[in-house]
Amino acid sequence: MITMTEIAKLTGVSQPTVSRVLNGSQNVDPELRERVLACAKEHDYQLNALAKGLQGRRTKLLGVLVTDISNGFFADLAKQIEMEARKSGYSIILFNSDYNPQNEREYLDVVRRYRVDGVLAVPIRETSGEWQEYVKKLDVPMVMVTRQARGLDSIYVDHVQAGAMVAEHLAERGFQRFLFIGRDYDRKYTGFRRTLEEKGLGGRTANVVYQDDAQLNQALRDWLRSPGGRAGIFAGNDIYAMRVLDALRSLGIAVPSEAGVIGFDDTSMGRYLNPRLSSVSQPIARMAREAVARLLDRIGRPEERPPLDLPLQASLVVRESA
Amino acid sequence: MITMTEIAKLTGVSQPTVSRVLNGSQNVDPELRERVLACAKEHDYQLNALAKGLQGRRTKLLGVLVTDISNGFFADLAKQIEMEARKSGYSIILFNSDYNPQNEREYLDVVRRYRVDGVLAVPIRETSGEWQEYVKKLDVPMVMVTRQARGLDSIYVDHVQAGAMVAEHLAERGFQRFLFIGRDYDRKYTGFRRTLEEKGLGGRTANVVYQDDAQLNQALRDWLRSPGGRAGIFAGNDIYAMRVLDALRSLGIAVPSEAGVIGFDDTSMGRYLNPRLSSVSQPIARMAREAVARLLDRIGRPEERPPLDLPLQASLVVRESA
DNA sequence: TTGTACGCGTTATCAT
DNA sequence: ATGATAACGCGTACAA
Repeated sequence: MITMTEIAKLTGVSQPTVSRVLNGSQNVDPELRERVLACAKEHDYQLNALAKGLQGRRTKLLGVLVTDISNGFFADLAKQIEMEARKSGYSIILFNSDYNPQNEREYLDVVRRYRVDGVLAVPIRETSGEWQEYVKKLDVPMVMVTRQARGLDSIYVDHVQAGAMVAEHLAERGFQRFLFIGRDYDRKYTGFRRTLEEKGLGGRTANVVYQDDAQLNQALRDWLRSPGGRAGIFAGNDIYAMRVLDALRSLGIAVPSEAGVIGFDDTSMGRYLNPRLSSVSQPIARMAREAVARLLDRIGRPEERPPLDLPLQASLVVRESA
Repeated sequence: MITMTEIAKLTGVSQPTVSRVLNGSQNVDPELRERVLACAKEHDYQLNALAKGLQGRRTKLLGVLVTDISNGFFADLAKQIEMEARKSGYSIILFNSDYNPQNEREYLDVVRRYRVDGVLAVPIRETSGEWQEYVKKLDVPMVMVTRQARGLDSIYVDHVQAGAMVAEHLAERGFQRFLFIGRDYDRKYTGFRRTLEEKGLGGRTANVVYQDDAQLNQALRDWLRSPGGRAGIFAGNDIYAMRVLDALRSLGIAVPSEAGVIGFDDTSMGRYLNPRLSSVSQPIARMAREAVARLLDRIGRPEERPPLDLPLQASLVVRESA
């Protein structure tokens, strides 16, 4: 690939002059400009971004770290982020932690090696103090998306509130016992459980951790077998929700008359499922926009500033499943 | 971020010695090694990959260009590629063309600016001679995934054959008229239509281009209203298939007794749909593996070699929908 | 307006 | 075994 120096030789000018022309400086003889541009075009000159990044201050690279890109929600998020970043001339280095903290650490090292200007991250365990300590030492601007981490820029939907909202809805619709599919430290479960406890239904709520379909099936069967009335099930994400719907179907349990299901993320497929999935919708595009804006702002003005905590409203999209 | 030169100063050795230690050269005094490593660890040294890339011959960066990362199939593909590349120490710069050829061109420029070692691409219109010309001028190793482009390394499933397979299946199951959801230049349609024509059913097959749900609904309604017996519908991808299933449900048409549906990509959600979606499965992991292997091979041995044309077998996963 | 000189952080080559 | 030194391609300061 041709370089400025080579163009300089070919056109008989100095390399800095080529640089000036290519960067649109006005103080250049029109004739030289012409020659240089023609040569650059002919050889399809492309700036060496590594050289620029090495000597200059910006690489125009952003790291994006997600837990699972094959999850439609994160795929969508990544897409929006990419679109948004592109508007400012940024490119994306994508990483997938696969919910493995070791991968996460490695990636954060890689990202720094490439001297990315900043990172947008969906951390695995954002609440751990360890994570916050680690991030702060990184001295790379970093914004959490979809997750709240105290002391760090965070743009997210309030999972606690979302969980509470789901609990309200299920209780209101007459469900009598409640199940959350996911880990007990999930903030959604916190809000879900708390709200149900306030209603005196704490004893009737539990959670099941998803491992695989067979285990989910078994756990659901056991839980449903015990008496207790209509079951309101809140799934930690739409994928779990879809699997729960499937399990219920194979158990011969009618939805929503015998059991209701509410998902999380409002993945696009939700509206095509049978029954159509009720789900908590997150404003993906808005989160991406805000997060990129904040990150670019941090990059542009590196002064110390208090962390941004921007909780956004999730909304419950009620369809057929609950 | 600390550099080799700084470590050199702190430990009182020369910068090349630091380089040797950090790169694991054996010809280093154990005592110096110790000091250097300790210092590097203390300051959390991270190699400057830009400097290395600038000077050396490898950036350890791969470009990945897909048409739509929010499509579960491509998201999955990207994930597999990333996992595979990581095994060889490569990181991924992700691009989304969004089916816009202009984006595609821009991205290929960006990719070259960052001096990626190679590119894995799902081109928008791989058949156009323009594309092939362009790629050849790029002088960046490039492998097509999921698409066949003559004269370029291509790893893909044979869409013509896949379409034929679907036609066979639908005809065998007693469907009497046939619809393809997608563009008429889609190779799947080519194989689908050809096979049906061979069976004397050419007059009973048509295609509908998906634009939006309302239009799909209308088109389906019109097509189904005309007489002709059981309808076998082949959707260009699982997303379309899901929408078709939904449309059929709202039209009150029973699946698969009145109409059958077969998707494409065998997205993970397929097995949870109601009815479970029959779909053509592509060996994603295998494609990712082969493609990355081929690309790394090209990178490692840049000599001219004839292009690789590797068609893989798609398989029909028969579930409930057809 | 244009050119010379230098530095960014690394690897590689050559002495020592 | 270790240290000078050059080179990669760019932007920038300074000189002309």
